[in-house]
Amino acid sequence: MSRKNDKRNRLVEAANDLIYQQTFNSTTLADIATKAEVPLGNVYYYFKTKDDILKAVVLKRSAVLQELFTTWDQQFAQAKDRLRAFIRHSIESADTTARFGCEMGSLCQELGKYSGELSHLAAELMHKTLNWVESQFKALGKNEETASTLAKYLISSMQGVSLLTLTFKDPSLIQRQSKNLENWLEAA
Amino acid sequence: MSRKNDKRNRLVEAANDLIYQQTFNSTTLADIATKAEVPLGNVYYYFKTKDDILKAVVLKRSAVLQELFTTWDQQFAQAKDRLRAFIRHSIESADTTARFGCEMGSLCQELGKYSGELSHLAAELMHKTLNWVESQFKALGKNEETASTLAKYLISSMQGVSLLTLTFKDPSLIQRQSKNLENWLEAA
DNA sequence: GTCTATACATGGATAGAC
DNA sequence: GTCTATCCATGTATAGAC
Repeated sequence: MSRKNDKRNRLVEAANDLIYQQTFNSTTLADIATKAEVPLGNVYYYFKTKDDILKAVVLKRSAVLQELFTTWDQQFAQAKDRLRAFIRHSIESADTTARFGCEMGSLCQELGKYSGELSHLAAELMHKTLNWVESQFKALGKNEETASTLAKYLISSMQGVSLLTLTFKDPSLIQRQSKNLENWLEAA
Repeated sequence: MSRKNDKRNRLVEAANDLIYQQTFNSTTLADIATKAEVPLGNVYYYFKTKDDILKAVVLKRSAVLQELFTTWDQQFAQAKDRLRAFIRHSIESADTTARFGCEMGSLCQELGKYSGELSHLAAELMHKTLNWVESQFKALGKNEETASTLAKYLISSMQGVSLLTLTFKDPSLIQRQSKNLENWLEAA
């Protein structure tokens, strides 16, 4: 990988973290450049605008998500085990969720208020996630409509608890809920 | 009410709407002043800082919430009917939720990432809501712990669906979920 | 490809006339 | 109490030397 891509990657990585920890709107190009150890003016060689950085960040997140899903698909033969891995994954990030919220959820919340192109960006991440969960429920023998309903239920449950976790700075909320969702999954 | 309070109220009202529709961070004092039809410089006679406006907005929202709860407490003798009113209330705002998210939820999401005093501001609104719902479950004969669990479940469900509603710009998500929650409430 | 210097707009906040 | 003018910091983006 060329040095050029290395710098670009550092910028995307830094932007990803800062956007998560602060919100996109309040993250400045100076913040990103500093964290990536790239001079401010040089940022514009890699990205025409701040929005372009956001797009790159979302693309990156989408790829990370895809990788995660693919891993679980390969690692577990049973759809229930995959969904369990998905639920347990949220436990691992309980502490950071208590500090900054859900990475995907908070971006959807922020960009959802925008009008225009950026508005749909984060929605694609949510859509991807929803689709994967839905396909797992279909693999469990649920019909199209039921699978869709269950997927929305699971995702919205996790998103709701993530918000409470952030609001009250209490990671145990996610931990307890995950247990409940695992039981719910067993019965579903 | 004096003319002074009238102007102040207009500012708080305008700030409330704009903070909801845009986020606190991206709402400027000029925005607020314009919407309230108050000259920019005059804003500082009523509020020392932008943060102070936010505090006033949260206080106002807290009062509105209190009024809502008091109304339901008086209007319905049965706790189940009160909770039903609470659930149905979210249906009424489904369309605006699809555009801007949940008023309380989006503020909690944004301020939750802050450090310092502002971080706890929105949490108080959530806390107030949680407490009221919890007390209704207690009135239904649930013990302290069960009531707390059920309250968190109800609130987080609604918050999660609000986020999906915003993300996919689909008010019907709230409508369907509300039906489900009413059924759940019947069985609880 | 890289980086410094800087243009230009915006936003929070203040001074001070009325 | 009210409002205009303005200060000053910050933020996005560009020009142009290296």
